[in-house]
Amino acid sequence: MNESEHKSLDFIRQRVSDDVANGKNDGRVHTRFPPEPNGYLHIGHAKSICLNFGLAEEFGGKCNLRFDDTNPEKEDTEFVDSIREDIRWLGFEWDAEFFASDYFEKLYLWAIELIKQGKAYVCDQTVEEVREYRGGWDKPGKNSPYRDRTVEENLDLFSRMKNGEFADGEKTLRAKIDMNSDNMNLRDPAMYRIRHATHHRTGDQWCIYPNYDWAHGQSDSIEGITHSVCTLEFEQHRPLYDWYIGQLEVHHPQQIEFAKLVISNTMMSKRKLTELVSGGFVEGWDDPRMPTISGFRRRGFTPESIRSFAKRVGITKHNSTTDIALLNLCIREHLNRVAPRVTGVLDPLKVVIENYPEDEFEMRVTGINPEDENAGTREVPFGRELYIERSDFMEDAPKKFFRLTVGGEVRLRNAFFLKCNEVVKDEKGEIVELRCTYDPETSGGKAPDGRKVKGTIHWISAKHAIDAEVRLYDVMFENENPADVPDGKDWKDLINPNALVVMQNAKVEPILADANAGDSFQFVRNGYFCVDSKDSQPEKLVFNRTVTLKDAWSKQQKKGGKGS
RNA sequence: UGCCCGAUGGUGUAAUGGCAACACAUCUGGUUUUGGUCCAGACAUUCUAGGUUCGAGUCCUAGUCGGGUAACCA
Repeated sequence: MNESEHKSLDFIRQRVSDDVANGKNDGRVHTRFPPEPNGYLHIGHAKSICLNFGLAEEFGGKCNLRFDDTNPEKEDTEFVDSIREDIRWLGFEWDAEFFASDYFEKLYLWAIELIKQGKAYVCDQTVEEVREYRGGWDKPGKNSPYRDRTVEENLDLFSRMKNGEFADGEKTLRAKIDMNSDNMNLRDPAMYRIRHATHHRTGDQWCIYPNYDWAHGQSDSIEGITHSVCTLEFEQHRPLYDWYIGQLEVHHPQQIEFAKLVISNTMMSKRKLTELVSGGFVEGWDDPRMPTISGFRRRGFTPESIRSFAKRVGITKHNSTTDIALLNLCIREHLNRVAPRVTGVLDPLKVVIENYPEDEFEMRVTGINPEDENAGTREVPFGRELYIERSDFMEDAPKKFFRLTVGGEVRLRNAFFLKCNEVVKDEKGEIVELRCTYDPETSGGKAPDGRKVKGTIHWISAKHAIDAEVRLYDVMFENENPADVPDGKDWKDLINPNALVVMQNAKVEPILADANAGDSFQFVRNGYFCVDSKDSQPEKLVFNRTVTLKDAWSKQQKKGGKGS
């Protein structure tokens, strides 16, 4: 349309834009998202999803969902279902859904065509022999002794492979390319291997399965994909991708590679995530500590926040590590706009207001969200006995501590000024109660005599509060780069033991009894929390902390050490 | 040891041969009944050496550093 003005495009969008402008593929744009259903999607996949579906949206094209299910031993329908759910949750809908296994027959026929052209052969070498014959970076390869079998013999053998006459590993079908290529992928790569395994869709129909390289490009081609976007590690596969399609003389999609997402303090390797799940280090793929889409969902992240994150990290060809602070910014930014404010006291400390009448209560009116004028108000009960946050009181407070101290005064949010007179301790010396007085003249939060308080703390009526379990989550790895494992350590030793801290005795506002699974709230001054979608029950509420608020106080404390 | 790819503030990106910019992070200050939000400000950048050009972060050459790569995984 208005090609004159230059928008800031990443290199892939630039390329697609050029192709459209040049009328390549008749100006069509068709992408695909091709996960292998062998695990749950993680936030790295979200980047790819946003790219592929985003490209289709932005260029008026289409995007397919294709399950790359060519390895029956690892794949399962459970993963297929979760992948569909996660993509939809992110807010995308695919134009068509396919499985690589839909193309097994077509691929088989194409393989025969290649055999007939003398471009593929059945090889009897073992894995070890293949490795030895392939040579190395410094060594040229040697041709397999089976490389020169006749077309007839190859046809016969391949058909017998398909018919199940051979055991696993006994034979492969290989492309006849170049055993001296600088690119190892071109040293007669395997196209088919024998696996007597039950496939999640095709059952026992096949015992030969196409390898990734043989399946992927042709699947793209069949679907009319124009731009086949994948991650950097497939860069050296592109010549093979192009070679197969070139031999077959079919529609030729363009493979383009980009750098995968790496986030600090986060483990993204699918293999290791699988290990965390199977080893019981987490409760499942959707454990809120996991960087999976389902984990983030259960943790309280919104699709908007993840899409915003994907947009901000950008698309390039060089490896980089995104600070997890950016992800946190994205979710805070969204929740700040939409999350209703409520009170949740994580670690309650009882306050008795000695000059407030017993058994008497009043309703205080408070806003639901200062960022949203239309959010309305709610009422909360105030009375003689309250709970405040234990960390909002200190006996020996540093100068900069703006909260409650003995003899000091703070504001109870949306209520009155409160002064602490006395600390009650148990026999172990632990503080169990604060005896306080309030100033009835400060109902509006301001003192008629003009005196000021520095701090405002949250509180909840002891009688009305309801019990809740609150799960506090933190980064799963304290090291910025959990892939960088010190000598003598296992990567699992690096798991942050405080990635989950459970607060069993939290108190929350009665209004939360009506909250639905997954609902998000801001617990004022504490952070954003959501109702856990699995464990929360009406009689036993469970909340997950999605993310803390930015906290200048704790930051300052950490910096200044324990002193003063 | 080959081959492929890459390199811009602390971090992530932009600048399409023409004044190096945006965001995050960090730090100041202001506003605030959330130590939140919001507002104002500060800090800080083109890997090196040559070359082409009136002009280079951008193009060329070489080097340095980083990543990938030798499954019958994807």
